[in-house]
Amino acid sequence: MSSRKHQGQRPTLEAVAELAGVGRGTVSRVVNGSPGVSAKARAAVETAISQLNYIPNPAARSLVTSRTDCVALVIPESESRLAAEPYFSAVIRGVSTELADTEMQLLLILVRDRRELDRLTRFAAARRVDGVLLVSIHDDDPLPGLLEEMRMPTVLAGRRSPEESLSHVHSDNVGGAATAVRHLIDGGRATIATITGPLDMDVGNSRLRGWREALAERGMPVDERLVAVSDFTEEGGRTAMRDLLDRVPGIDAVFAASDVMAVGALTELRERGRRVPDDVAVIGFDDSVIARHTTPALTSVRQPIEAIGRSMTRLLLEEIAEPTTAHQQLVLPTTLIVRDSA
Amino acid sequence: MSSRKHQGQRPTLEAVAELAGVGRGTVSRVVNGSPGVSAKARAAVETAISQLNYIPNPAARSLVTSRTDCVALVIPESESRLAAEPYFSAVIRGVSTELADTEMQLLLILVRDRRELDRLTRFAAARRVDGVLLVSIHDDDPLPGLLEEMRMPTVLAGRRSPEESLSHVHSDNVGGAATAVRHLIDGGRATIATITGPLDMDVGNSRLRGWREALAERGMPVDERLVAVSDFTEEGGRTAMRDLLDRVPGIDAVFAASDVMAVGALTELRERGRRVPDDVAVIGFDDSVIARHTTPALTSVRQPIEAIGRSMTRLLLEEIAEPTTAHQQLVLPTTLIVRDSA
DNA sequence: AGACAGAGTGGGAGCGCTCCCAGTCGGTTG
DNA sequence: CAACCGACTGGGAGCGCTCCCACTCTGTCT
Repeated sequence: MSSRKHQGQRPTLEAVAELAGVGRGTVSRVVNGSPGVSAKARAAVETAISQLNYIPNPAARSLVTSRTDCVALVIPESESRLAAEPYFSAVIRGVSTELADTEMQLLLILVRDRRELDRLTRFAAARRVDGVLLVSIHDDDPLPGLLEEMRMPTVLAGRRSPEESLSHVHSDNVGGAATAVRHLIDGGRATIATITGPLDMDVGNSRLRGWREALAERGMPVDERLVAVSDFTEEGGRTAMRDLLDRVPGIDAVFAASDVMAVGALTELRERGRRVPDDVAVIGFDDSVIARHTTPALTSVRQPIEAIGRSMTRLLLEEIAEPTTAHQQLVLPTTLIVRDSA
Repeated sequence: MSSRKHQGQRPTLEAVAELAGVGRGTVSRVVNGSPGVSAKARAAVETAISQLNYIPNPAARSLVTSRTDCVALVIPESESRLAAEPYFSAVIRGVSTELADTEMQLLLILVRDRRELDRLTRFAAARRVDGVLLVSIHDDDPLPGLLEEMRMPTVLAGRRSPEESLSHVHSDNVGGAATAVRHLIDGGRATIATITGPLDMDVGNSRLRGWREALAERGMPVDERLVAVSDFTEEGGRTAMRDLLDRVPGIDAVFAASDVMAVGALTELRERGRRVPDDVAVIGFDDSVIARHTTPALTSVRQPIEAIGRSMTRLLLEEIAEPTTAHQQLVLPTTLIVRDSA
């Protein structure tokens, strides 16, 4: 009855049990920290484990528990935004930090086209992860609904609409935008334009709403010609600025819904010979690295992106552990970082 | 003998076999595209599969094949460089692109401290991935050796030393640096300093060597006081520039081994009232987004980072498929992008 | 003294797949 | 006409684990 294991192989539970002189069940209990193991048995098993350098086979475990100990972070990158935006890096850092205390691993999934979307769908249907984090949500995004249908624990950064049914985390976009606009008003600006993000995204809408609310609150007229809808890209920001200036030459301030777009606006203003902040004040959103390096340095609304990543992960882990918990929502505060552009 | 499967469950191979009226083996052969299945049987199986919406259970498959269909991208981020550097984003994009045609998934692992290193080691020992991509290699990094020992297919971005034994991909750091320095010489610069990366990294050394070689090649003296060793951070670049200027006030050009450090240098130069490029020319390395947004716009050596990610992945996939293949090495070309700073 | 908890334990069953080996069944061949 | 061959097929065995049930001990209570 002695062992005749292939020596090249990794040791199995069985091998540990044999060496420790106990049964498989006991080893399993020790490995998983289950109660009901005598101190003596536990010690014997632990010795055997470290002696054999035993590491459980995750596939075997996964087969029976149907857990994978993996979560996916899904980034739709159709607009090649991963290139320019430190946003995603920051989220990744946050997620990874929160996961570090766990045995969970992070799967990164970039979804750029239809094909990759299908791939992700199959992937989720195969239950290759225990949960999914979704960033950069568009209103008509099919993914959240799909995941909800297959009962996959999911947390969104942002939301499809103000009455989002899934758990989600986002920063106070309305408040942040309003603060920026108020700062412009307080600086004596009278004609404050805004360059928005895509309006099929809640963050685009909310930041626009912040602009509206701040103006209304101070009794300033809300002229729709001062709204240029854009797309979070530098080129888009520049084009928007151009349109704005053509439409209303007297503009003396712009609130852009992202730093990247603000940079585009800055370029256009320079080209037209408008001085910043003397002629036109500019405020961005995100407080990304780039904000410190523009000329003049960009005033911007900081949102705690890394914290968003951490919070999302925390919510997701809770939801995985306790799938019955009601969906939660978290709003994180923003801060206005004043530099030279406004 | 009819089926009495729990209806909430996902369908299994067995269920498909039953519905198609064939054996498990045949279904397995169809799913895996093995030859030796009659057209009739294949059709029946395919119908059954789409009817039941069957998706193979990866854990079960993994248990018997001991493949995981996952590769890990490991990023040591001790210096919090992920924050500032689009480098990592670009690598991720490249890797992801190359993986898109495969059924392989990407696991992202940030290693920031000792604890996370241990976690990664356990992870690799548990064979939770089929292969590993490693970026930002330091000479004394224990990880490559560890992975080599456990026979884990591995590809490095960069190398531990010029006689690296593992497969690796890197750009022509020596050549790129030399080109930059030659450009400075051609521009009439006489006292050309350099701000290096960490010298325990091959990329740091190689770029420094490029500086040396270009000077030597043009018969210019190589003054060691013109070398400031730094660390790829903005603050480090600034400090290095300060030291350089204190040591040799007559400097009229600097080659920085990364854009981020070049930005730091630019800041210091501005502070000291040295005009760029009039008094001092500056060239960076990487051609990252930031280079276009500094004032003046930064001349920089572009390296094809996304292509590096793609190449690494290609090599890794080959090595996974054919573990016996000799380790390969790939060097990718660089290009000097001339802007306003030199 | 006998009955009975309760703690601790061993090991069977089974997760869903792949691998492989014996078949089966037509169609050739000598 | 028998022997044989190749193409195709079914299903047993087994991957390494967890789950759970039955069992063995102690010690305790009546």
